[in-house]
Amino acid sequence: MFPGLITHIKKYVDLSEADVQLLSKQVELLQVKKKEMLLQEGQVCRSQYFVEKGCLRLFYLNHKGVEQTTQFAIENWWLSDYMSYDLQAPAQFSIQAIERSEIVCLDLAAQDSLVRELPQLERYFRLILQRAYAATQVRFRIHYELSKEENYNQFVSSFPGFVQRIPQYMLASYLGLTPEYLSEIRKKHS
Amino acid sequence: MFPGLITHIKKYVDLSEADVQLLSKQVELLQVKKKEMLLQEGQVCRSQYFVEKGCLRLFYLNHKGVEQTTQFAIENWWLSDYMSYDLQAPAQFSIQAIERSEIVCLDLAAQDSLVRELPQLERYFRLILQRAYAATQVRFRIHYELSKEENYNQFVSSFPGFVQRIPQYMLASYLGLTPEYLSEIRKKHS
DNA sequence: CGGTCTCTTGACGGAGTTCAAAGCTAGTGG
DNA sequence: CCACTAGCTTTGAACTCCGTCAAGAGACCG
Repeated sequence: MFPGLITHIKKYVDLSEADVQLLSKQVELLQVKKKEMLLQEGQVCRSQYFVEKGCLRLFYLNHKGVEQTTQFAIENWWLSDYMSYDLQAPAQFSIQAIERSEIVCLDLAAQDSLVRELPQLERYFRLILQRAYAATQVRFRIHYELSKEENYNQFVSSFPGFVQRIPQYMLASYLGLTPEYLSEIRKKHS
Repeated sequence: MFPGLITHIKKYVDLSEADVQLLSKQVELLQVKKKEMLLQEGQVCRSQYFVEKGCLRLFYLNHKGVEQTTQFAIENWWLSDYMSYDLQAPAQFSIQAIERSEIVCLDLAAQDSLVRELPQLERYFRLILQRAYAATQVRFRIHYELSKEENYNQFVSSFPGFVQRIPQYMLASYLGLTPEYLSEIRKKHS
């Protein structure tokens, strides 16, 4: 059903066959089409999403009405609007599939009973959140340190192949620059 | 010893008197002076730090040799170089007290045995990491959305009184602008 | 009170944005 | 499977926010 998630969990904690059965009852596998929305800004975010296959993005509508992408999630990453998920308050972000994707969906109530049934998952989620948080500390460092041009080059070499999977304007948005300027940078480096 | 931490934990999970005793054996209370360093860039980060009283900052030395502050931590916040802490690899950041502070220090091995003795702390750490991660998602949104000037105004009104506790140049650094430009902005708004 | 760190001021320069318009590409329906 | 169209990407010129540099004024600590 969702081999990626099982393998991922087993990297951090033990999981028996019986545990996998319990897990299967609490999560749902979604087949989503390109551009399909999993969460709309303003709604309450009821789930966390794990990418088995494909790619998601987190974005919001800025003051000019333009979509601003703030995060991508590829295979083996969890994504959610955590503030909305945590507080069950209206979301400040939308979540959308960039490609046709397979997504494991875990909602708040399910996660709650799941971590009670399988206490080692409490540990799993703690550890992956710690990793994710660590990654944002590094991301802030990069943001402060590099110029937009350097940031682009660093991104491209850090995630080879990924650039081909997403439209330029989304990458530009994520890197905090305009499509026009990104185009200029690309011209230089070719 | 550290009433702030106990109260903080009890907001998320139950904690008996006996539990508090166990906890006390695994953590250490540090009295640190203004400008005292808790972690030096390049060293392995062995602990997470909880601010009982005072204020810490996370920073690194940029390519020009200037200190770049990326995070502050005030009362009831945890702070660490999580990448270094997690992997026990050399830190990319330093941690320093901005004021005379009381800091609860929890190191990796202690945290490990602690969460085994008190499984509810596994949950506590998961929840506070989720909150912290949620906060960074919001912080990124602000970073993308606001101009430097707007960002400054937003920060001042979000944390009234805090601005007085730190030197201008640290705030400027955190907001990603120069002390000179911050000075100009402040002139406008007075 | 003296020296060092911090904050302010102003002139100048450049990285990156904005706007407008012309190519290009990919998804859609016939 | 092709043609059409909407949306994406590129180009270039003008502009602006903000950084850099240098110098002076203030503030804090020993």
